[in-house]
Amino acid sequence: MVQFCPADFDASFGALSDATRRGILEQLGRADASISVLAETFRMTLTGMKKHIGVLERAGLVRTEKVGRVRTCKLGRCGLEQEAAWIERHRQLWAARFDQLEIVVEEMKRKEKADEPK
Amino acid sequence: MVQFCPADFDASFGALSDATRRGILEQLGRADASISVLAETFRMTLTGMKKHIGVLERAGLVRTEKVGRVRTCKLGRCGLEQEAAWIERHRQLWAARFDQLEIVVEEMKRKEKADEPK
DNA sequence: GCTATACTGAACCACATGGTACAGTTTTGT
DNA sequence: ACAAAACTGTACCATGTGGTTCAGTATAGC
Repeated sequence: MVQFCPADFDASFGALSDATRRGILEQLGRADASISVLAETFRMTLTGMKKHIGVLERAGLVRTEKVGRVRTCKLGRCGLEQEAAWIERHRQLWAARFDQLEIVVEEMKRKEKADEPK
Repeated sequence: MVQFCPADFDASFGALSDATRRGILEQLGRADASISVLAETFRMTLTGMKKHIGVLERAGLVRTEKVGRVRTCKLGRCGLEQEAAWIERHRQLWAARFDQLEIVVEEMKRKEKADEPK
């Protein structure tokens, strides 16, 4: 069950930072597709689409297979799990920081009340 | 409770695609810091660090406040929630696709078995 | 065998990125 | 008043990005 997913965050987050590429992932989530179909869907040259697929492939988010003259693109094997984990870990840091902040705010309120004239 | 977080995925995923910036977030998760402290930590000029902070700020992941000559950087208000949601949604698409794949594999195995000579 | 399809590779373009240096400006401390 | 600290802005550089065109190559269908 151990999968070999190096999780290059530079590559994967970089790949996700483009709307077209997020669209491609969405598309491939519904059905596999060839380069030409994707190029047509996103109104782009074959060469342009090929580059996007290259970026997604290097990030491990998409894998492709060429049969005859058609290269079929599918979702990658181990997509987004490590990325989700990274984000989740940091959301916890975030939350912790704001809990601290709330304590400070609480302190300030108490102090304010204590300073209030009767 | 409604927070105004436009969630520009281009900006936020783009910001996360750099190791230095992920490091800055990690750092700010532990404690607020000034530009100069961050610059020193990541062995970089003030100008360079200022740019990274600019990127993180535009992505809404960091907010800063200048008091006197010191600009203090903190984690942003609504960090990573929408990004986590996007990824989670797509992890489900991923899973669905592989369930389908498993069905196909299942079919193939049954067919193979049926074609087996007695 | 010929033609259309589907991709591939190279070259180019405008612009963004990650970094630098250097010359300010505003505050702080003495 | 002056110097040092902490930023800010501009300019520069090499490289990467998102796209294009154009000229191939390989395969499919007649």
